[in-house]
Amino acid sequence: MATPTKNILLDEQLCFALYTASKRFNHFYAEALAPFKLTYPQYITLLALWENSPMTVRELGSHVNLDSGTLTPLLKRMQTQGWVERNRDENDERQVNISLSQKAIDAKPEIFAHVNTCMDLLGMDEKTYAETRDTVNFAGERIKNADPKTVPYTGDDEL
Amino acid sequence: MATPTKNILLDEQLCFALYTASKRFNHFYAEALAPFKLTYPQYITLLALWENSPMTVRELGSHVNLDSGTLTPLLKRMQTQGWVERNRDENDERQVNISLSQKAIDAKPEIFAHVNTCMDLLGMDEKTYAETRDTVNFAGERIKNADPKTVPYTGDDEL
DNA sequence: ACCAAATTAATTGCGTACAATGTACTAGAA
DNA sequence: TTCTAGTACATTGTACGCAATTAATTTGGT
Repeated sequence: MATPTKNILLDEQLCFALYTASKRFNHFYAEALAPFKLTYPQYITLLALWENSPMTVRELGSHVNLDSGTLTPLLKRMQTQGWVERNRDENDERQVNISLSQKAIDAKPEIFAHVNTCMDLLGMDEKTYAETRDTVNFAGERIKNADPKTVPYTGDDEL
Repeated sequence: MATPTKNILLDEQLCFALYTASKRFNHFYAEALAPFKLTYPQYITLLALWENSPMTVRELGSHVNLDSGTLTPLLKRMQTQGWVERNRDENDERQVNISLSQKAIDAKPEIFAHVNTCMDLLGMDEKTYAETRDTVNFAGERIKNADPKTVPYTGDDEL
């Protein structure tokens, strides 16, 4: 008996909500960071480095969830613009150490102040902000541990 | 007197939570849709068309929140793979009407069934899923209405 | 009807994302 | 030591995402 499959409506999908919200935040940060000529992925790279510098490309990638294929060209652009320095590790030449430039160290307070001012535009109180973030992180954890490859597709699912 | 600026930690940022969760969902769907050779943006394009076909590129873009620069090449790829048809509007030749192919119409039940099965892996009950989605949409609305360009950057914010 | 302004797609260029592959290097086993 | 995995990063190829520009077309004022 062919059970009718549950309908899927675009505007009801959690994935679409995340996809859309993420793009809007990206656009928001693009404007907030424009005075510094930083993109959003570059900004989170700096956030990671401001917390811990230097780091290898691998360590950095584990913090910002990006692989070398993305980070290498991104870091080269940031190097060109004077935000970071890239140096081969002397003991293990497979590794490249990424460190903050003086410019990045100096700019931190200005960037934090401007971003914080922009964030005030959201009009979200601390509690709502934190709850939203935790809710999103919870969903992110769930999805991380789900692997659709374990779901067999026979070519005639329920048909 | 220089008030110390509030610190910004990567793992406490809502934007980073959304950014990460969105990428994980993207990866999840990439695997779930692999049997159909569909990417996530292509899938949401189909979702929009299954609800309403045909649509012009502009109408479609307003549903999936993508502009022609993204949609035009995406739709051309989907046309090549036989998912959609593209036809100049006869009355207004500026517009291109996008319609579902028979293949897309036929595949809908299979795709819905497989995606729904994959979604079960998340182990989120209906209520949690809906609440998470609404929370994300609320944040997305907030960010949509915030414009950092209205925040002057003098180059010496609080310095 | 005529022409300037507005509209709509397509095109272009840059910057991510990420899988797959390649290369250089390290370290442990025989 | 030499062979073999394994590791770390770079490179390649495909696909977005979006701003800016261009081209074609329509529309609105005269």
